[in-house]
Amino acid sequence: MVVAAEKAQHPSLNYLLGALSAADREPLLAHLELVPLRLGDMLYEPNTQLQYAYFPTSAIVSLHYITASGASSEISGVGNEGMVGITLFTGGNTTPSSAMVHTSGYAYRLGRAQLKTEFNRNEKFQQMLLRYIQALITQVSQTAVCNRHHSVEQQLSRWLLLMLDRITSGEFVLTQELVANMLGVRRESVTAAAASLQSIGCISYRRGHMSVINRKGLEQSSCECYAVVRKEMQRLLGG
Amino acid sequence: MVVAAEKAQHPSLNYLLGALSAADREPLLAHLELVPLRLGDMLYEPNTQLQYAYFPTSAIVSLHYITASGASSEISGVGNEGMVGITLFTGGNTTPSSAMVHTSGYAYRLGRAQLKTEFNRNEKFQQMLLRYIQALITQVSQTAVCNRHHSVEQQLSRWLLLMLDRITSGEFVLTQELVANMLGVRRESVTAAAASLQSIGCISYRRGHMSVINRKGLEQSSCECYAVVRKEMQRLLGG
DNA sequence: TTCTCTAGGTTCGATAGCGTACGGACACGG
DNA sequence: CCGTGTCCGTACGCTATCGAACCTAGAGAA
Repeated sequence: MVVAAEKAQHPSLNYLLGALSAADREPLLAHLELVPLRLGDMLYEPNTQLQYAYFPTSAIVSLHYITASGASSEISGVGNEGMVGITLFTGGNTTPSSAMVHTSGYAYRLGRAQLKTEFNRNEKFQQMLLRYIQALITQVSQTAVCNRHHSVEQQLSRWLLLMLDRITSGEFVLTQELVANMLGVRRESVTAAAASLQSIGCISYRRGHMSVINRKGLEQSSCECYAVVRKEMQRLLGG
Repeated sequence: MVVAAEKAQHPSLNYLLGALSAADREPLLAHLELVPLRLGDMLYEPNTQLQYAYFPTSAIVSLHYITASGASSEISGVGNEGMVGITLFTGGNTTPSSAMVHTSGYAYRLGRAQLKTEFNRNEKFQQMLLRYIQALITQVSQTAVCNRHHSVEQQLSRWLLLMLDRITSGEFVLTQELVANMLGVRRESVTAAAASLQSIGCISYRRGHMSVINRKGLEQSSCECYAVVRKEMQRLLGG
């Protein structure tokens, strides 16, 4: 896959950075570094010290946990609405989870020290990061609820909708196997759910690709979890 | 159930408050108010403005979400290791979840305005709250993972162990119905799991009560999730 | 063009947990 | 002491999802 052109990138494409006034953003700019993120890149691994915070513009990252028996499941996704590396300012520095890029694209990264300095110095920046944490907690909570109570088809719908809000194109480059790892279910269950969603005209897919055709329909196939997360993100981050 | 004697309470029984030096805790004391919390009390409801943060000493609170169809499941528990009401300093003020007391006891509460003021003014206090947020995220994440991959018996074990870390006695006053609501499963599933745990000598129970007999055994019956959460709590909060 | 690899389709039996229903027993109040 | 309500035990069929195995076809490389 071809990542979006570098010249088209700008920090303000990320919500958290974009929400800052020019004056508040100014001191950050010198420290922000544009980096390409590619499918499969690990931004951090369990219990290892992170050196940078990442603010995605077009890339999408999955925060997930891998169980002792090797099963995985996504805890939250992070796209241009958020950041990867909250442990840098909460003070824990590491987490039991990992962060993997599952949609190639760009992100701005900020060194540990700069992040901490700005968090303490820049009131508006701190406010955005704290609000993002709350949005993140909502996402993780809703993942927990969804895992407990909703069907694979509902979960797939929710997941696709959340993805859709983070990209511009409307087509995803991903395999069903990847989606299965994100949801923490078997690949066959994803095949079945995707086939069902395709049969009712919500999505269409081919080898390694999925596109949303009928967004409204997908919202109806989804459980309430999507709406809850979306509403909270808009409320908290002003999206 | 009789709650612990009021005179035996002290703010330092709560980890977050206890971790502060006397000097750092001093400015808070005048604003902390000891309140009894009773089974069933709602500390907040979905999308309503919270007026106080609660720092439990002996009470235990459940942060949970109730789905559109009426099913519920716990997102995280909060006992003397944490606080209820993080939205007061993250800035969102409300959440889609609710907080219900499921073990009677005491908590210290702190008004909205005082919390915010202290968060901004008291560096050590801010640090503790931020670390607690990270511990909370770990708990919620692990709930999500556990809901996806582990059996009811494993989840019950995990839940009992987390409870055990928050109380002094070793016996819980709760019904299987309550536990079922916490885990988001049927009451019958809890009956079966509890019977199984009792048959292998890990717990014993009678109408409205449960006690842990063999803690080691319970840890073996549990999934890794308990250990992950416990380890992170100790690391982050210095328990 | 052909080869090869990887993604996706299909099937089978097994099983954990659900929904519903009902019966029994403990505990507290009158 | 008895009655009543709450809590727990048990049972039955049902469904979603799992686990494993095997097949087909698209897409890129040689």
